[in-house]
Amino acid sequence: MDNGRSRRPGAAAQTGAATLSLVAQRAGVSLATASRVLHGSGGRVVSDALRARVFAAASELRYVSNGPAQALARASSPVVGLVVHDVADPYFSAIAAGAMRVARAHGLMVMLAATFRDRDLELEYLAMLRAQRARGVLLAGSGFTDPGYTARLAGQIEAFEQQGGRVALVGQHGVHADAVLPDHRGGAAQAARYLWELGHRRIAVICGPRELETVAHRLEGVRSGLGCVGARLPEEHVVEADFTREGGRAAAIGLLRRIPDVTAIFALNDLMAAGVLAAVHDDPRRVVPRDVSVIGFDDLPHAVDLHPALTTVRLPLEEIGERALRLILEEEPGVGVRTVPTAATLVVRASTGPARR
Amino acid sequence: MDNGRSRRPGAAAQTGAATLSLVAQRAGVSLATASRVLHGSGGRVVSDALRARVFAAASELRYVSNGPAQALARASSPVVGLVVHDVADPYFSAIAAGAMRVARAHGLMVMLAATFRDRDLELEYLAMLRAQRARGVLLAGSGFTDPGYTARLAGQIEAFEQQGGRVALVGQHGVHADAVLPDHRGGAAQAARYLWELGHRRIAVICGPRELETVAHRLEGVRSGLGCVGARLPEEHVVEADFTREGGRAAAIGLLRRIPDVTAIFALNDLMAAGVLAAVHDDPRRVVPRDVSVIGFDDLPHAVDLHPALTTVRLPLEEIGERALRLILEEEPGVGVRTVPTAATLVVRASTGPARR
DNA sequence: CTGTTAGCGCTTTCAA
DNA sequence: TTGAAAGCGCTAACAG
Repeated sequence: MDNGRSRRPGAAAQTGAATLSLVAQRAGVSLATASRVLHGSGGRVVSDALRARVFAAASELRYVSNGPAQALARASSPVVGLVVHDVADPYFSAIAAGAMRVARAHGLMVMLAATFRDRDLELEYLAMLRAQRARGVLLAGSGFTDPGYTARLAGQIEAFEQQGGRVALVGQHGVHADAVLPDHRGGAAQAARYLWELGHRRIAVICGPRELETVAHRLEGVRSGLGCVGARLPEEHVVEADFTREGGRAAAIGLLRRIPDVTAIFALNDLMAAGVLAAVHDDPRRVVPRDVSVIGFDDLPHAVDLHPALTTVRLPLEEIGERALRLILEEEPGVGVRTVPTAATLVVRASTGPARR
Repeated sequence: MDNGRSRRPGAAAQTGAATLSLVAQRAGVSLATASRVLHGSGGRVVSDALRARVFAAASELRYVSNGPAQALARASSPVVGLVVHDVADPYFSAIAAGAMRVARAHGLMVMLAATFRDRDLELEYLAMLRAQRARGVLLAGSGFTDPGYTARLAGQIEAFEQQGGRVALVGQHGVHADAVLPDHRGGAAQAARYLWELGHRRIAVICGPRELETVAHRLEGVRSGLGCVGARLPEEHVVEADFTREGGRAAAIGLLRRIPDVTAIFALNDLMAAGVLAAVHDDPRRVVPRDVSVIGFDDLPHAVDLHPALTTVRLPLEEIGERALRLILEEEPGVGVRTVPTAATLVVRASTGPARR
């Protein structure tokens, strides 16, 4: 039971962990044969007798291959990176769920990184993922609109691809790469027009940080939707806040105080919309949708449980995650940058109604 | 610009990716020196001149170290595994968020695995994580109560630890390992007693799969809480369903039809409670909490936005994730199995009220 | 079908 | 301080 290993250069402490050569030795075959049996790609080229002996030895020793060693030898590892802003945000966990399903189907592990909207951290994680030789990386967090960041991001992406890794984005990020593109503009435009058609003439928008691409696009959508009907969105009807429930709540309170006669509030995501709803609830003089209509964006799972049930713009988040990861895994030869436009659809529930005259 | 590499055995395709020796060469130093500069642990032992040259070369080449190679040489890799049932479930994404924060603080990457309550898949992921030489693994999903599974799990855990990895659990899982133990029993007992004190005498429980440890413990809690006041929970007042919103909704509809005079429903998680609330909403003859009180468990972020705001039992989920990961990373010498009991606290909101006579 | 062997890129001992 | 060199565990030519 002596594995006869002594401390030699480069040989770091290794308590347990059977190695392939141990398995081979135990099975009475060569290292190569053991490797072929255990990791051989498809076509069986080893006799059943040896094959069986190797399997037996491996399971006796509870052998699992050494991933890093394999990755080194094969110059490729079975992992993909997934970069989000925040896992606890249901928007991202839905995308993550979709991506993980696909990863699972391909036998890949997922390395998850949460950036909390910190650009430097995002770049740093990208480098770490590159170091780990991830096969690909999915940037699911919204991009930022500032050019400095965009340039640095493009650099990291280029480095990643140069190394043979693939990159897919959700959203444009201002860079040239495969991407799933949710139709933020179209969805927001549709919602804005819908409010207009309900008779709303004083519409306010509560948005997240404008430096986020998602926010910028949704805002543009509102403007263009309103533009279609000859209306416009006055700048003072736009309130910027944290892209969270609390952000939405605080912004709504301020807004309602500042412009008491708004008849509709468009929160640029459902989290904020939940906050808006809470704020209006706490306002004894207003009821949704009688006095003010509220509309959100994303259609998170719990939008339907808000009170009143939230009218919102639905994005097929899990599908977006799936599609994006597929962009990484299912390479199409010769095709340039691929793009998957994804529709956003208005879901009318109970938080919107005709404008009060 | 010729790196003079030819195709040799074991040398898989490697498009780009500068190597350390390239950096060393470019900086005019030895491989060892470059390694010391770039990855040297603390104490600077390289002259400033060389140091600077190495850094320059590395950044020109956009060098990042090869993680797998490093892991192989060091016999340790900077990753921890996180195993959950489902990332899209806010319960798990909250735990994940906490764990990831700690991982970040320690400079570690997180490999995320979602099992969807599939025991075999869980074991399989554990093996994959072992193969990846993860430094530790956090099993955040509830354990299962069946002995067969428990034995196999114990085997995997043992193998993992034998290899020098650390394992931490959320919940007991029937195995002997470091764990954060949320007080499911205590929380459920408290909630049950609270309902009793409100005058409820016909209390029903809608629970998830009983094979889940979490469910079993919460159910025991209800029983013991009721036991304290000399009452008991009739078996026909317990309905088992999917641990989801839809499960809760369907179960509530059936329950209300079968036992129309229940005055309180305890859903064993908030997801189910949301479903229960929806079911009661759709029932024209009942209003919460006037006719039936509803209580949940977990205190997910959106519990407060349900209608009426959900009374529930709060578990500090992010903290649980943090603590569990810390159990992995902050080894205490000589201590045996460590355990972090975590309190659950009742949060009274608007979905519960005095029982209707 | 099976075995031998030369690496994959990095760490670390040992000697200079 | 610095460098040379021996591995870490595995893959994949290549030769039998």
